[in-house]
Amino acid sequence: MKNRLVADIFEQMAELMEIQGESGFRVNAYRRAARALDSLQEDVEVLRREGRLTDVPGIGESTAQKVGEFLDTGRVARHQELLKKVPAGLLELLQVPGLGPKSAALLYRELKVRSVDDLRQAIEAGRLADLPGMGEKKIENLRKGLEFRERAAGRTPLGLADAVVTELMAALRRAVPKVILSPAGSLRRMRETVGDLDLLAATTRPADVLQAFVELPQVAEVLAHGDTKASVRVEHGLQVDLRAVAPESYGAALQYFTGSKDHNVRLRDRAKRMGLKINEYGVYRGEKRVAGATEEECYRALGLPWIPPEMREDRGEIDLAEAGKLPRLVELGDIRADLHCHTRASDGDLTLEQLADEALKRGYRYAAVTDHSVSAGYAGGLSAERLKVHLQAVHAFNQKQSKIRLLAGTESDIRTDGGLDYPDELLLQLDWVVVSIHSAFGRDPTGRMVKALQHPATCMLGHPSGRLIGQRDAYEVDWEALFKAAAAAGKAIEINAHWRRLDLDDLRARRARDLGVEVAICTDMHRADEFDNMRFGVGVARRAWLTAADVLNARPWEAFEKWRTAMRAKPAARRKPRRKT
DNA sequence: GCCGTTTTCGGCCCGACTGTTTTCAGTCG
Repeated sequence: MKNRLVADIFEQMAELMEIQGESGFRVNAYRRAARALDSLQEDVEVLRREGRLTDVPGIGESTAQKVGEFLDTGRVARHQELLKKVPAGLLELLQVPGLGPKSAALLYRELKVRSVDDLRQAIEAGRLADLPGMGEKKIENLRKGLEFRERAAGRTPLGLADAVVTELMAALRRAVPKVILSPAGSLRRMRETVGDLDLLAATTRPADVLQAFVELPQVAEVLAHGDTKASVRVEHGLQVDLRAVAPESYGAALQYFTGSKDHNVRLRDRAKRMGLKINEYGVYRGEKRVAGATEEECYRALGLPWIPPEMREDRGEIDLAEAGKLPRLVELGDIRADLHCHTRASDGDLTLEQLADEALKRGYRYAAVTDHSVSAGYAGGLSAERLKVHLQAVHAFNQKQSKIRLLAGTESDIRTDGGLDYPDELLLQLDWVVVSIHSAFGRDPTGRMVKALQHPATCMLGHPSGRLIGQRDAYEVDWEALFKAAAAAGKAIEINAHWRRLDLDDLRARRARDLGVEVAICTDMHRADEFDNMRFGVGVARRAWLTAADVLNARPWEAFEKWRTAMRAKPAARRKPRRKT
């Protein structure tokens, strides 16, 4: 699929046009087109072939024509023209906090600054001071922005941001006991990475709360401190914004700062059509506030039920809400098992007993023991002989207690030929077989995963994209082919709940579900505390609009066991033939 | 450049904060 490629070009065109000083509305139109393409479920080439490009909201005649141009020639003439006028290095200047398109254009025009390096030199040589509107503090801010950019390149993974926000909220509550606090922004929407952290406080004494906030020991630097808002940088370089609002505006503010921006733009538009105005202080009819204290009443004022934060991405949730068809999204409390767990037998920390205890603490009724296989030598993968012993130990454990059911399993490497790591008769003796790629990512991952899914012993595909957020990109996978193969074979695919993986991601999890694939949310835990990553996986599932019924390990043991037995018994010959793609 | 309960032209979300300004531009979310 070339959706992402075209989206990237449109996004870049928007930035280039912004530097050129083109109409903000046109710039926004390109941004919107880029987002539309990026979150499109269908292949842009198919849409184009069928003449349906302009059916996509945000794609009009002009952008559709440019999509076609890219698909035919691999480039977009207008994009090339823009690149000729604006050096590409200016685009990275926009990544420097505090530096926007106007300043980038000014720096280029007046000082011939074409890159981040040029900017650094210009600052050091004191050349910025000659520019209009460039005072001492602005220059100092740019210097700090450059430093930050070097230290923290980009966004923070959800799991790290979550830990920071939990600590900050606890500290602020100790300092100001009565304050009501909530995370907002992309963290509350459970996006896989977070740019800045947004915190919201409901209080009748905003000045006190903001003062206490900027004085927290975790704060490394205060970036801004006003009457209603303060921004700080904490140790790890992460920026945290705190907004303080009156209790009667708390719901409106929570809604407003949770976003997403696109969701809010749409709500605002809706409010306007209803003769209302919505901002961070409430929903207004004329001067009169008609809602604001809770999110529920704000949505209700707009004729909508409350929409879960994870759905607020302008992917059709408002229409769904209006029609009264919002799904009841899966919740952490619905999860009854973890189907991907490591023990001390390979590279985990826990014994079987400890694993069972930790699972019970989280309310689980069953769990799969899936230690690494032979090929994973680096992770203490089990030989066939050791696996047999391990299998006996799990069965023995089940015999002696009845509080939780452990499934004897493995996480088998998918070898380069698509084969699994143990003899078939041993694999078939296991209750639960997870298959995953751990090496040779470049060697036909799709073909290998499809073949592994078709193995009669296989139950679930683990971390199917192989990405490590912020560290390693996903391997090249033909997702449609993979999902269709999994659906045809009746096998499950994992949403790996570790915050470094979160893989399947939200859009792919939704697509998998739509194609009839069983989806399971598993932590791949190696230590006791990693069980708690489950909430991040549930966040992805909620972003994918999954209900409890869509999640394999949200089923009670009996229902799960029924599914598992049927799946294992399904003879290869009676499976639906896989469509060639 | 897109789009339509404002419908083929004329809007397009809106407020806070900072810094360099004396009334506002730029940036951010």
